[in-house]
Amino acid sequence: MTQERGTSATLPPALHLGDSAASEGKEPRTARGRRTLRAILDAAAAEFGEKGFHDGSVSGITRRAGVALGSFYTYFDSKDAVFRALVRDMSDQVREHVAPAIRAAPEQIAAERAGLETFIGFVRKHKEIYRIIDEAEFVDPESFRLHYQTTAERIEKRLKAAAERGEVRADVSEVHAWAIMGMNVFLGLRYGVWSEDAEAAEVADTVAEMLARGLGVR
Amino acid sequence: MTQERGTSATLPPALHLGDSAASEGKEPRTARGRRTLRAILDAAAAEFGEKGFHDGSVSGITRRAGVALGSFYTYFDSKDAVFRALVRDMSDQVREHVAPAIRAAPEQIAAERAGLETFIGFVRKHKEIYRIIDEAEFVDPESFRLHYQTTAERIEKRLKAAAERGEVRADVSEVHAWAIMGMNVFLGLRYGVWSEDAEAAEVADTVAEMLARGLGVR
DNA sequence: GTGAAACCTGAACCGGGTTTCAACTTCCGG
DNA sequence: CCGGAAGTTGAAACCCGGTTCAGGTTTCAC
Repeated sequence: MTQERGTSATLPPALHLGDSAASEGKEPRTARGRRTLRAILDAAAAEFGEKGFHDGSVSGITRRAGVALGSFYTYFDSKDAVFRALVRDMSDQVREHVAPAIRAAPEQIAAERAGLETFIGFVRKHKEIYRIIDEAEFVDPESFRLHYQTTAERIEKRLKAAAERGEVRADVSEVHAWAIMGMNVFLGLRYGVWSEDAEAAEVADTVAEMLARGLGVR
Repeated sequence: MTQERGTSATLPPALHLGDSAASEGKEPRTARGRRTLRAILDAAAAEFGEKGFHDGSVSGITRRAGVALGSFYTYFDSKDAVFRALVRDMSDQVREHVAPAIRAAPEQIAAERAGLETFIGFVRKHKEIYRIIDEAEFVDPESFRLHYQTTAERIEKRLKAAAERGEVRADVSEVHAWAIMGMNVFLGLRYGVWSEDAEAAEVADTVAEMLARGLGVR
């Protein structure tokens, strides 16, 4: 079963999805099944990342995966279902990839700086992430909302904890959290996806400098 | 020709599109034709704003507009074509609506503050703007890119002019421009579209306070 | 080994939406 | 008032891709 390649340049590294990514009651029960599911998921990320949800097709996915059309429905209830699985996974992956860098930072401004730098790096390796998460606004609004809602909540929570420790001004709020998230998303789009004409570190430095003054304890 | 109403609550105020919004060579030549084109455009904004590009249908548009299916093709070459016209128009409308508030401000931080407040207000009156511009990423990538590219350039330009005047730090850059744009877009989504549980003025104040320190001359 | 469960296959079915078109109506300048 | 241009109509042609399913193959526990 040779991996069909499509446009190999856009094939993302293997995803971290477990068997649970399949639709309920359709989890694979043998090694062979797990291999096929994995192939379908990777192919789906590539297909949707390249063409978007609507222009991407189930037959395109199975062609890339090198399996028959029907096999797709062995693991997923519908085209929507794979997409949902993909969105949730990408969302988790970003968090899991960025979290360690944030945790390792000595104080909060450094943490935000590290978060942004790591995020841009991640985006450069997974450019399909924007097409997939952004299109969730239309295909799977729940997941879309959940993704940004929880991301903002996490930011707010860590800002407030930092305020307790006196690392940032005491009045940090939800507005600051959404502002930071917005900056990061757009800087990721500009310097991660659209062009890599600036060092992620320099972009992060610039923002950190601004935040240090803007959020500092005065 | 009674205006069919669809879900009247979601009908946006009339757009500012001229005859040029029609596909090339299909501009209306009489008052009657201009009326029909206008009805189709308003209906399209409502249809796409409510259902998105793919779930929205040409027949849904003509039904809302109260005209026959075929009339649509008197003015547009395709479903894509109306959508493109709509994206460009929304993009222009935002700029035209926000620009005066920015120009009227006495100095740059106040200008950014006014821009955000006005933007949130605009979004609250045109919630369909996010669905339409965001979906352009997939339907009409050129326009999508152009919209954010030029918006960022405008911000950068006015920041640099302000730096000349000594109103903000001298080293303002493209990164700052994209950061501001990102904040604004996400704060618009959170406090304009998703919920109106905070005063636009207060959100703008919070951001302006942060920018005053973050971008101030020290 | 062996048999049942898991898995794979792809042609065909099917529904829905875009676009076309030929006949008809309205408008408007001269 | 007339004639031709502009505009309108909606049934139907056309296209496309999601989903199904009955029959064949592979796997694996015993």
